[in-house]
Amino acid sequence: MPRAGLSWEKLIQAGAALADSEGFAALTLAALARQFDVKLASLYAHVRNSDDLKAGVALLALDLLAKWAESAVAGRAGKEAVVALAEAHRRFAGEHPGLFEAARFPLSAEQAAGSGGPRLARTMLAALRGYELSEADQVHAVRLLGSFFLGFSLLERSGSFAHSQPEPGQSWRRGLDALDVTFKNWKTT
Amino acid sequence: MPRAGLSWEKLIQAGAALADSEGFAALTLAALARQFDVKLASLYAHVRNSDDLKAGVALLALDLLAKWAESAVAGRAGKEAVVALAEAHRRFAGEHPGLFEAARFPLSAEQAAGSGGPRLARTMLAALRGYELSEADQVHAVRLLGSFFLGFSLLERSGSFAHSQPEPGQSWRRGLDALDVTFKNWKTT
DNA sequence: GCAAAAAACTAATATCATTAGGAAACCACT
DNA sequence: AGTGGTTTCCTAATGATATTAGTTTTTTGC
Repeated sequence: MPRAGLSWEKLIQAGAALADSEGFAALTLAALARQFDVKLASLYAHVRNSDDLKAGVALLALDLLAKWAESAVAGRAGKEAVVALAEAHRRFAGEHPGLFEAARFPLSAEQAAGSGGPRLARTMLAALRGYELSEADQVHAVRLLGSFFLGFSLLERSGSFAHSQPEPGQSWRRGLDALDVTFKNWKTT
Repeated sequence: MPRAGLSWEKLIQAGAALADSEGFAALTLAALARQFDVKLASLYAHVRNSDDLKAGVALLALDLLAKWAESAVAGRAGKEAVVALAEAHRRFAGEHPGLFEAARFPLSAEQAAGSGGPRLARTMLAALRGYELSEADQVHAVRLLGSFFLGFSLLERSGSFAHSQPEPGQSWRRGLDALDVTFKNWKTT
């Protein structure tokens, strides 16, 4: 019988798709083995263990998110850049729920350093260039922005906003307006 | 031989402690059975299944967080209330990492409705009473605040802030200052 | 075409979760 | 105190996932 032709990349790709369709919790070696019609143990030729697979998907998720962020910010500045960045985050959470969850899988220091995380941080810094903030304030602003993006997307997806009016999208835009004003008046506050 | 004297409450309590000390992922029926020196199957007299245990711990976590929030807000108003609420969240994440994670375990609609979640939301609304916001703006503000608390605590705990200066605590305070100003000037922005 | 490397397999072990059914402890009530 | 019923806990069996060791088979490079 011919080989299945697996590889690290194929497994991670399939794992990402599986996470998005079935949830990150459903991302198991056994499920992938079934999908490729291969015995479970065979996967160990390509992946160290289950956590290695999850870390791989996490790295892919961070890379993709960083990519989305980069193309959102490209060619924009000020509020326009911030809003585009925000939409990239929120759309990512909505269209790739599994990857969005995967992106919070704990990584080793080396893995994290080489991940899309730092790239994402740099992109967020770039988006804030139009606001004329000090070095330290830029970091504060990126953290504030990142916290809002992540927290809002999580709460929205978990249904925490589902039982109060008005619709979450309004709060989202209102929050972005507020952050824009905050960045514009940063020194004075 | 005498009985172990288990109960739903004891299991949930022990589960909460276990989650905090070993991580939410380590919260398993098998681990609790070992801890109480009881056979794994015996736990099914008190808990429907593994998810039931996790949901129970999640409910305890939300209750405790709501309690912390309530006592933080009690007797305070305006920025003082917001800051106290914020510190409650951040301390909770730091002192109860397992419960903080458990609080994001997906609950059924009925479970969520009876959880500390709605109480927490009401408490946050109360904390904003001093700012004179319209009904809808209060909701927007609560969502903005909640997103910041959750997102910041997550990113801080995950180490996302560890590789940039200044220290996260500064960004935290700076973010709260900014939110306070935002709420004060809400109508004008 | 052959030897080495890589990929896949079988087999064994461990942990966790779950259900079914039986035994023993506990409680309420006489 | 004894007895009946309820509840707790147990044993036993099954199935899913993960992991390692050792073996076979395919592929590939010379």
